[in-house]
Amino acid sequence: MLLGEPEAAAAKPKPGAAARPGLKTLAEVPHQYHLAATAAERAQLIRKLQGLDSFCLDIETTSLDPKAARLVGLAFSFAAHSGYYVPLPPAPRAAPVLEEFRPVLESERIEKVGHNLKFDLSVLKWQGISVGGKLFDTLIAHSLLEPEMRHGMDHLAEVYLDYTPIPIGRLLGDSGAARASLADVPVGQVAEYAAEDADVTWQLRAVLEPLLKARGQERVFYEVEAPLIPVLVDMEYEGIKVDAAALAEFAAQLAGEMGAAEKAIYRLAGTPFNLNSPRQLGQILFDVLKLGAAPRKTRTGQYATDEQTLQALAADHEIVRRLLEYRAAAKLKSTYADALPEAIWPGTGRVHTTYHQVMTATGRLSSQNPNVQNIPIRTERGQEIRKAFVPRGPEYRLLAADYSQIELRILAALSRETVMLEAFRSGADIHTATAARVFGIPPGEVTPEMRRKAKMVNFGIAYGISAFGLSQRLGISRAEAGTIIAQYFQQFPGIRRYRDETIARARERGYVETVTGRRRYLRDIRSANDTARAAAERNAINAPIQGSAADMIKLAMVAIHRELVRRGLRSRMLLQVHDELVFDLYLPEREEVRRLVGEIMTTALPLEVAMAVEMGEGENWLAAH
DNA sequence: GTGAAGCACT
DNA sequence: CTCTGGGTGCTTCACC
Repeated sequence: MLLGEPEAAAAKPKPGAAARPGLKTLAEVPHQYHLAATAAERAQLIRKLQGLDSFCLDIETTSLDPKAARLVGLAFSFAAHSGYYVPLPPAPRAAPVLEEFRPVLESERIEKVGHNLKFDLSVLKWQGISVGGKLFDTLIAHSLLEPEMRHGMDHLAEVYLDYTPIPIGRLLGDSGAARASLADVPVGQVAEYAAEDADVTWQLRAVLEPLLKARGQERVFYEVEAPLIPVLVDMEYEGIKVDAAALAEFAAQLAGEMGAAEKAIYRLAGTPFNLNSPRQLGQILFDVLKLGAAPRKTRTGQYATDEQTLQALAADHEIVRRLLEYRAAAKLKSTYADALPEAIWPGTGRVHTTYHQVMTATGRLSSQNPNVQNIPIRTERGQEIRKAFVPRGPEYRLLAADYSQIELRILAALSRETVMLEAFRSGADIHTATAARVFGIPPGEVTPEMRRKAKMVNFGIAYGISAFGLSQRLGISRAEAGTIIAQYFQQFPGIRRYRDETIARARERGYVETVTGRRRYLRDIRSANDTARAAAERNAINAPIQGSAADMIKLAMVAIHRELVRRGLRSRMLLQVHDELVFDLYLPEREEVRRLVGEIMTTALPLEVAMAVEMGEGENWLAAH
């Protein structure tokens, strides 16, 4: 069935239609959108799809959460200004219709094009369909091409196609609460909207593909980001088991401690107040109790009450010590002990995070709902949270595989700094070796204090350190910090050269890039504002290092996932925390999985420096370290 | 709903 | 003399 012919160009714009001049809409552009609602129409469409090397896929659902989403329909396009929409009946009658499309969706031969394919693939995965074939994602392509711009499909259509798609608001209404579900919109309207989205995405691909080539970003797109999509789909789908009972018990303990601290604080303050309000707290500490000599203020004029400020006062004032106790307990309780059990999906009893693949400036992943990349590890109490992440069953353990010194090794490789490369080659402790150089003594005479300083310098260098920053973190004078940094650059001349050359190149081109071609644009690199320019220069140094580390672990994830699937293993990759991968390890596969994870992580992105990986396993995430 | 402050991780 | 390490997400307060 052919959908509505183009309306007269003079037609009155409907509410929600774009009023932007010079941009075309569906009404003015000839198009052939088809509704495939009957079994015969679907069969004909599927025969067409079977004969293709590539098609665009766009699904319509009732929810933006793949776990909760019900499928409303499937849209396809494989030629500009042409598209198909397949409405799906409500469950359970949707299943047999979806089943008709399984062969084309799961086909490894047919490439799938889409905008934010991770969502479409996730929804289909929860419906039992594992989409196969190469992927071209226009959201990811554009994020790599123009990281600073917006990446919404409607926006891209306007910029690259001079076209305004039907806004979803026209179908669902604009206000948040009363917003309708796509399931309740007449099928004809959904069909036009969905077929248009698939059509637009198909057209966008044709525009973006040559741009990737022109900017030298084919490697990062085709080898890193596109193959990573189905890997993240599977990791999110797997989730991880969290011991809710243990967290509830810990939460109760924390509540007790918070109550005791609260009582003590009110007594010492002479009055109750809202402990969670930095403003009220600042007034009590600095106006009422007059602690400290010259209270620091934040840039909005409030008293600073951050941990560093409070630590400086803690030795002299019990109320401050109790406040720090309260803060630590409150953070653990609200952010982790209370929140994680609520994040457990009832259908699986597991926690399913969402990874964002290209949201960060450097190429790292981010994780949300819940964030599994900031689970505590540093403090003893925080470790209780990590203990609650457990293997899926009795025949399993958690396996954690960490890159050792990934950023420092990458810095050594990018800078070709011979002394540092040799230190890594020899297997020496890198911070001790650094301390020996910086302080001009044999490695055997390096004290723990000297090593601590060298370690902080090593971390700081990758971030574009300043003497002030180092002095703050080490609790030493600015002069001493300056001397250490000067010594460092003298002993590692390659790193100074790398820093200078990277900043110079960034100034010429306006961007820096990673080994695979991931770019970070630095608009302030030529700024006359010293502070802004200094920040851009730090980013110029850091972005290739942090970004290449992200490239490396993403490549490793793709290869590990491929190998787990190819070998039919039951172990599963679950989490990524920037330089660490966490697995449900099926114990009969123990040796095989440890070997392949270690081998792939160390070789995924060959550089002039060897990579080292540390592995541990245990009955929980803490024990796996 | 939005921005700030604070803090968890790497 | 001034500013002052990269990258995230979540919770809470305070205000719109």
